[in-house]
Amino acid sequence: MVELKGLPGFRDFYPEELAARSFLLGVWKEVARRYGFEEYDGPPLEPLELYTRKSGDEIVQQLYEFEDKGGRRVALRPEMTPTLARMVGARAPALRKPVRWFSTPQLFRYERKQRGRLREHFQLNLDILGEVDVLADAELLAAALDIMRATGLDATQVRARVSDRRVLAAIFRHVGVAEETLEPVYGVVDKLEREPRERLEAQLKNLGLEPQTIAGIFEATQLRGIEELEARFGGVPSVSEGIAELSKYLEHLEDLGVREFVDIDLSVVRGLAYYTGIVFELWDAQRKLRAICGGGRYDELLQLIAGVDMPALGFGMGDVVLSELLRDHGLLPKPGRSLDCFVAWLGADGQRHALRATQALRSAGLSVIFEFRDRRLANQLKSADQLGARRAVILGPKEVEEKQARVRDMSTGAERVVRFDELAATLAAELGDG
RNA sequence: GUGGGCGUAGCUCAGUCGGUUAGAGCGCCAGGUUGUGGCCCUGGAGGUCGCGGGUUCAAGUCCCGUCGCUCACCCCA
Repeated sequence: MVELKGLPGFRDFYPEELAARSFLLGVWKEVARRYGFEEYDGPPLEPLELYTRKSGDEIVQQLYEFEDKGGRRVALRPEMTPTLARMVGARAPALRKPVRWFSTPQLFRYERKQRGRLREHFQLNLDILGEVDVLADAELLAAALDIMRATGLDATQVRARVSDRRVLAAIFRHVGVAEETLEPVYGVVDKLEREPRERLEAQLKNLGLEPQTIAGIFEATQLRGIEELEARFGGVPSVSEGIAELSKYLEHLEDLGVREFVDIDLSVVRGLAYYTGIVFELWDAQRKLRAICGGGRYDELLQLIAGVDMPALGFGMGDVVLSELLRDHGLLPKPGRSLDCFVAWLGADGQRHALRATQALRSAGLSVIFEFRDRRLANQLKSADQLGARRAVILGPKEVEEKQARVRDMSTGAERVVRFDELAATLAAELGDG
């Protein structure tokens, strides 16, 4: 018989792994709540066109895409933003602006799996729609960084790299890049860290750029911090405008208490074509992993998807890379289960009393497991220990005779007896949440 | 799609020059005298050595093929 495995790039979540995932999704939802975002969701399966319209047909090879029984071309969602754009677009006039929504969809992509990149993942999407002020950009990044903090990561472990497509565009135009060449240049800049400079220079040359233009591009992308940017390009009017906004942005981040995480880094452009303004990525400080999170402003996407003119910005944060980083830093919750009571029993009458005690304790809201088999008390207590029980309730011939249960505190070993008719109320008061 | 690495117990792995009944640790189950967990000791269950073929008196070990996993590239949430 052939062993039946799961599909490549799809995960089985054993309890310990699901605990880590739940922890992470819990942090996401908690911080989103603190920032006043509302949760929404959409269908996991969408018309293929929702994705091809924005990105062109070549994206199809990266999609889980097929024809359904009704002959429709459909795809498992690879990202949430188009669905969000459609949903918001459809009710745009009625929604109070700015819209602050978040979702934690499971997303799918058809591509070979590798470290930090599977065919399926969960991703927090947090978006603000209907606000042009750079305050919204700062609010968005602050939320992403507060999530880092809430998981226990600090500014020595995670960095936010911030760039601005308008500033980059202004600089690139200034050094001689033609309007229609901007996108391909972004594509080259995006590879800055992954490929040798000579290869990138060759690629830029192939785009028909002059040597001094190429030099200018490299110079710009090596700038770090607002001061360097100001010193080098502050004199260019179209650039200084963007610098002023970036300065405001950083000031807001200072006031929102997350400035220590943030670096200006013009080599960040983001892969997706729809970004229009400030963009950012979150990275582990050592840059050993992939980006933890990426996002920015996409003011024209709603026009494209929904025919609605509405500025927007948002980010996506996946569970895979972030989980790896948290594991590296020992920040995932410790494995192990917890249980309020384990009911142990001995003797012929013990079993029925154990069931009755269990039922009473469960009715009182406690989590309870009782022993299935008639076996030595030592092994029953060992089970209680393994199950993380806070109390063991022991029902043997003596206890049954006296109508009193023996209650053992599993952390201290202290024992006492409690009358059967008071057992549930007593333990519920002791162990219940409250 | 391209290239590298790796396939031995549930997990992490050892296995010498090819040699007889394939091992360890962890985990699991049980025992260590009558009803008391964590530590310790002992025992047990659990393996088609990924699969197929070849060489050989003899293959986990060498050769060929194949499948799978993995990392990287491409691309990118």
